[in-house]
Amino acid sequence: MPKIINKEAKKQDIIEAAMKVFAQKGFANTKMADVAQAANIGKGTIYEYFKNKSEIFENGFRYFMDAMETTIAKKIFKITDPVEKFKAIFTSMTDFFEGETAEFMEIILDFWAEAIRQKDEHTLVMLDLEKVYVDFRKMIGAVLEDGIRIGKFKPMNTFMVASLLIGMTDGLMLQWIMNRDLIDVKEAIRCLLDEIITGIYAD
Amino acid sequence: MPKIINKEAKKQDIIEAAMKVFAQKGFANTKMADVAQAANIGKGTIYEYFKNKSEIFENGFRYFMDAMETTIAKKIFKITDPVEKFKAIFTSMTDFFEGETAEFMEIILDFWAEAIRQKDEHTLVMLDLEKVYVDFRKMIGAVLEDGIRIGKFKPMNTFMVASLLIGMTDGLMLQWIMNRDLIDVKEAIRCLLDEIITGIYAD
Amino acid sequence: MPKIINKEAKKQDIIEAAMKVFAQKGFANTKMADVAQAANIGKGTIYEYFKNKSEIFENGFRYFMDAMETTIAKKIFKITDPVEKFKAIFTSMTDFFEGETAEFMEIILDFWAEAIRQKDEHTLVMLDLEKVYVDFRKMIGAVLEDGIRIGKFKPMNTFMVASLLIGMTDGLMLQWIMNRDLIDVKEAIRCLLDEIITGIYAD
Amino acid sequence: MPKIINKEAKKQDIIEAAMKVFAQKGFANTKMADVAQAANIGKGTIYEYFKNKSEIFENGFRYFMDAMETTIAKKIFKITDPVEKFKAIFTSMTDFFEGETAEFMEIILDFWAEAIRQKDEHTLVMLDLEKVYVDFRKMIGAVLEDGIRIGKFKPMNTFMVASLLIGMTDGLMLQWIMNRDLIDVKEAIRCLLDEIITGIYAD
DNA sequence: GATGAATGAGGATTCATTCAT
DNA sequence: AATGAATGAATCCTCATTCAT
Repeated sequence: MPKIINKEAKKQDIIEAAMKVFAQKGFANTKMADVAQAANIGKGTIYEYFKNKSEIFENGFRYFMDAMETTIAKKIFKITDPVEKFKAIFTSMTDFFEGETAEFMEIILDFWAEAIRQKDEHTLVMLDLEKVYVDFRKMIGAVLEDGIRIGKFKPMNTFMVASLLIGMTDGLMLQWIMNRDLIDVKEAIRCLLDEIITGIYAD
Repeated sequence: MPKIINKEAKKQDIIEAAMKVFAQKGFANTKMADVAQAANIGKGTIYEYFKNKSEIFENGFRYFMDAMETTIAKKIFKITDPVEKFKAIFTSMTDFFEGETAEFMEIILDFWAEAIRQKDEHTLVMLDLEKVYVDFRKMIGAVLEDGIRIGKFKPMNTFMVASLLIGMTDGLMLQWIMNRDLIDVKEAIRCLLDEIITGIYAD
Repeated sequence: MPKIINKEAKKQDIIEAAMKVFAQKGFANTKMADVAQAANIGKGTIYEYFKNKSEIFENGFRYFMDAMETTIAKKIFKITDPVEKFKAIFTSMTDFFEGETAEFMEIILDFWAEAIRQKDEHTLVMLDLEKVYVDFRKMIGAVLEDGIRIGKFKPMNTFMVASLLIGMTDGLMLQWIMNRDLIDVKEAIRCLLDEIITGIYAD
Repeated sequence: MPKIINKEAKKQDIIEAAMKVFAQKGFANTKMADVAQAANIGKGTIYEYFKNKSEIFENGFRYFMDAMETTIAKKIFKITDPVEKFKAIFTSMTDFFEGETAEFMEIILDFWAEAIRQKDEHTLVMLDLEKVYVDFRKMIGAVLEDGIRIGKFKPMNTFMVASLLIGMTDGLMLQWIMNRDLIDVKEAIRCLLDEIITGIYAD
C-alpha cells in the first residue's frame, strides 16, 4: 500500500525550500544537501521530483515569475480607468518588497545572471524570462494605449516607455536589495508616478 | 639580473582577459585554466599576481567601476549648465553600450549578484559597489540642486530622484543585456530625457 | 529505508588501510587516492568519515597508541611481583616487532616527526603523544616504586630511570626499523634486563 | 671578470640555512622559496649548487652526521683508559643538546623518517645513516672490547650492548625533543652511566 | 517512495624546477 | 653567476548524481 502523496504539492515544497536557500547563498553556492535539509527530506528524494539541480532552478524561476504576474493581475483586474490601472501596476510592485516574497527578491539577480548567461542557448529559463518581460511590456503598453485613446496620456512610443518604466522598477529593486534602509520604496514609487514621469500625461 | 617585468601592466592584462571570460561564462563557471588560456599564460602564473580567484574578481570589479566613473567624469567635466550636464550624464552612459566595454556589461550582473550576496559581510566588492552608487547619487544630486538653484529644475527630493534615475538606466541596461536588438539605447535615453521625466523641469 | 552501515567499523577499516599506506610511503607522500584504493573505496568516500587528511592521521595515531597501551596492559595485568612486572613490560614490547603490528612500526617515526613539528601548537596528536609517554613513565615508575618498597630495587630517581628505559626501547626500535636483520629484538631485551641494567636491582 | 666565489663555502651556507628551515618546518613542508629566503639568495641560485631538493637534504644529512662524529672523535681522542673513554663518549653527546646544534636536533627525526622510508632503495641518505650507526657501534664496541681485555668490563656481546646504548641515547633525545624542560640531559646521562648500566662493569 | 552511502569527475591551489635575461 | 618570472604536474577536496536497500 503506497503512501498517498501529492506529488505536485511536495514538488512545490521543495521549490520553496530551495528558493529560500538560493536567496541566502546564491544558486551556485547552494548544495543539493542544503536544499534537502531545508526541505526536510533526504538528498536522494530530490531526484524523485527533479531531474537535476538546474531543473529546480528553472521551476523556481517560473514559480517566482508566475507569482509576480498573478499578484499584479489580481490587483489591476477590476480597475477600468487606464491612469488608475497604470498607477496600480506600479504601486502593486511594492508588495514584493514586503512580506514573504521579500526574501525571494534576492534570488532575482541570480536568476537574471544565470538566465542571461544562457541567453544564446535559448533555455527554458531564458525563454521564461523573456516571456515575462514581453508580457509585462504588453500589459503596460496596452494600458498606455488605452489611456492615449481616451486622451489621458499623450501619444508616445508605448513600447519604449513601457521598457523604461519596467527598467526603472527593476533598477529601484536593485538598489533596495543593496541597502534596504536607504530607500523608501512606497515613497519612491509615488514620487515616480506623481512628480517625475509627468511627461506621459496629457496636459 | 632579473627580467624586467611591468608587474602592474601584466596584472591589468590578466584582469582584462579574466573579465572577458567572466562575461562569457560567468564568474562561477569560469575555471582558472580558462583565465590562464585567455591571458596566454600558465595557470600558475595567475597566482603570481592574484592570491585567488576572488581577488581577480575584486580587482576586475574595481577596474570596471573606475572606468565607468572616469568616462562619465571626463564627459561632463567642462559642461557648466546644469540641464546640459544632467543630460550629458545620461547620454554618456550609452557609451558603455557600445565599443569595447559592451562585452563587459554582461559581467555586471555577476558582479551585482556576487556583491549582493556578500552584502552583509562588508567585503571590498560590496563596499566598492556601494561607494559607486553613493558617488553617483551625489553627482546627480549635485547637478539637480544646481539646476534648482538657478530655477531650471523644480524643487524636489534630489536623493530620491537621483536614485530613480540611476535605477532607470540600470534597468534599461538589464533589458539591453537580455536582448540587444530589442532596444535602441540612444533613442531610449533621448525619450527618457525629453519626453518622460519632464516632471523634474521647471515650467 | 537507509542502508544499514556500521559507520564506526568502516572508519576503522579506513584507518587501518591508511596506516598501511602511511607505513609504506610516509604521511606526506601518501595521496588520498592511495588511501582510497587501499581501502577499496572511492576517493570521495573517505571524506564521509574524515574531514581531511590530517584527521586520518590523528585517528590513526590514537588508534596505534591505544593498541600499544592495551596490549601492554593486558600482559602485565595479573602479575603482582614488581620485578616480574617490570620484566614483563619490556618483553611484551617485543610483541610489536612481530605479527601484524610490525608493519605499523614504520609509521611511528612519521607520527613522531609530525607530532614533534606540531609540539608548540598543542595539537591533538601532540597531546596524545605526550599523554602516552606520561602514562608510560607513570606505569614504569609505579612498578619501580613498588619494587623499591619491597626491597627488590635500589632507591633511585624513578622518573629518570623510567625515561631512560623507555628511551632505550624506542631507540632499539629505531635501529630495528632501519635494519631488521641486524638486531634480534628478543635477545636484546633479555640482555638489557638481565645483563646491563643490573644497577637498578638491589644486591 | 667573474666574481670570485668560493663555491664550496656558499654551498655550506645554503645547507646551513636549509637545515634551520627544515628544523622549523620539516623537510616536506619546507619550500625552496623558504630555503632561498633563509639563505638570502634567489630561488634559482639554489639550483646552481644543488640538483634538487633531495640533494640539499642529503648534503644536510651528511653535514649533520659528520659534525656529530667529529665532535665525539675530538672529545675522546686523547683518552686512553677504556672506561673513561666509554664515559666520555656518552657525556660528549650531551653537547648536542646545547648550543647551536640544539636546533638541528629537531631535524633528525625528519632525517630518520625520510631515510627509513628510502631504506629499500639504498639511497645515499640511507647508506649514510647506516654507516654512521655501524661506525658508532664499532667505536663503542671497540672501547668495550678494550675494557674487557684489561678486565674493566665484563665479557659481553659487545655488538648488542653497543646497539642498546646507542638506542638509549637516541630515545633520550626523542623525549628531550618532545619536552625539553622535562629531562635534565646531563643528569640523565650521569644516572645512566653510574647507576643503571652497572651490569657492564666488572665487579 | 525514500534514503543516504558511495562515488569520481572536476577545479582551485601549491610548489619544485626551468630558463631567459 | 644570479635571479625570479613562468610554468604545469600533482593533489586535496567538493558535490551533483547514482543506486542498493
